[in-house]
Amino acid sequence: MELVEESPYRFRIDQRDPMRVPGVVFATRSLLPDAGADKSLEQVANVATLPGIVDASYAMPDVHWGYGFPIGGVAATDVERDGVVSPGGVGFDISCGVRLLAADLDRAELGPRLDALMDGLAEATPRGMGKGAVWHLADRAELDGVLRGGSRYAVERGFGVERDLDRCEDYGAVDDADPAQVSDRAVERGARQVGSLGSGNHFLEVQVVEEVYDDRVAGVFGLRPGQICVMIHCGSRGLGHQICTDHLRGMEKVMSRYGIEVPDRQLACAPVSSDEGRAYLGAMAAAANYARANRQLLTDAARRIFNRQTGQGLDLVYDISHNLAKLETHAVDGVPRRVCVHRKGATRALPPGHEDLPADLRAVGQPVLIPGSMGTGSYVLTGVPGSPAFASTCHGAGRVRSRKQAVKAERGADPRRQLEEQDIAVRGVSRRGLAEEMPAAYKDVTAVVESAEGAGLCRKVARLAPIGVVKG
DNA sequence: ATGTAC
Repeated sequence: MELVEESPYRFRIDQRDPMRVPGVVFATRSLLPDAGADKSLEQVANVATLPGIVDASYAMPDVHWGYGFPIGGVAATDVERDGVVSPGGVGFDISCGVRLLAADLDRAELGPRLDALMDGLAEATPRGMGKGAVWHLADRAELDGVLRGGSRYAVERGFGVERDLDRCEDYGAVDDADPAQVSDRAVERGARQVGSLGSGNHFLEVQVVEEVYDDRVAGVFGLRPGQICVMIHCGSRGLGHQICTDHLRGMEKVMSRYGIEVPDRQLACAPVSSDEGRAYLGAMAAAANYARANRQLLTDAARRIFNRQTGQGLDLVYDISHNLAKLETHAVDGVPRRVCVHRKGATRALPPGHEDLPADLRAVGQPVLIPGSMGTGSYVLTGVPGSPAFASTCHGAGRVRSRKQAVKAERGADPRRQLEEQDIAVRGVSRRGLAEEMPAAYKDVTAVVESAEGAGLCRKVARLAPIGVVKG
């Protein structure tokens, strides 16, 4: 794959048949994926062939190989010009995302209570493959409430406070969820998992604000140096996975009817305005709401434990997804267009002044939450004016080793002990789960974030260091 | 990511 270095932190893949637009990769040379083991740059070029794509097929500095689209990919299609929506551009874990909670408590004040706090959080956080959930739904009507209402429904049912919703993307729910497009099988899988972490790179961490880069913005976000926070990273579990599977299959069947050809079968798609496109977007929105309710329920559980152990509450800083497609208005060649922005392993980063931000955040921009790899620290960023890539930035460290390779690399090592030696309390489920997520399997999140900042996609606000990790 | 395979 031929890359042209356009400027620091920005490479271009020139447009050539059948690409409709160029590819753009925001990264340093050392962050670029290894072409031998990772086909993500070919995927960037493949995405550039999608009908209706505008501007460019973008990759964030944490780009790596995914299903159809790369993880770390951003692409927008023009809705009124036969633009398509592609489930592979969102990913299997629909609306996987991050929520950050801040306590009015410093590390020193928490003191030796950390261990008891971790025990409580571990006990209160259902996690691991398919196991348990905070909420046992009474019937399909309750699940429909989750699918339509997201965090709003969870708060209505007593799992949170009104203020939480001001600090959620879309105020806790997207409006266009269509539960009728969610299969019985997806419902069956989802009904037992509302309020559960899952496994893989999902986690709940107790963190400390280690460094603040912008006092004013951090202050508006409710963050200060030394402060204790809780970060929750999880998604839509089996429900989102099943929805992605169902709708990929449905689109594969009808693509030829719309005259769509793609260079990779995994890029199955349909026009946004087609029956299949609308059906997927309705189901995807339902999964998006499910993931938000999921994080709201885990928040409620964490708050109860936190209050019991410390007497303190946890204020929501923000909740943001990094696997989602959204209909948004962006300037394309200087003209406002309605586009379907796919962000897969990429985070929306609204600039200061954006009308979709709540009044108290509008002056500083949207909080962007970047979970690091296990044990290495996470970042809080904010959007910047005039950024490229449809107001998007990176989403995390980005894998460089497959899960299998990661386990192999940890052969003979004790992942849990390695974390404890860094003074990080660990509450895991399996050794394998920890081994798969060791930092050696990931890019350096600091290098990723600095590249994203260097490329003009966002600005650093604070860095958080983990002191305790609960994992599936 | 995921009842780690329909």
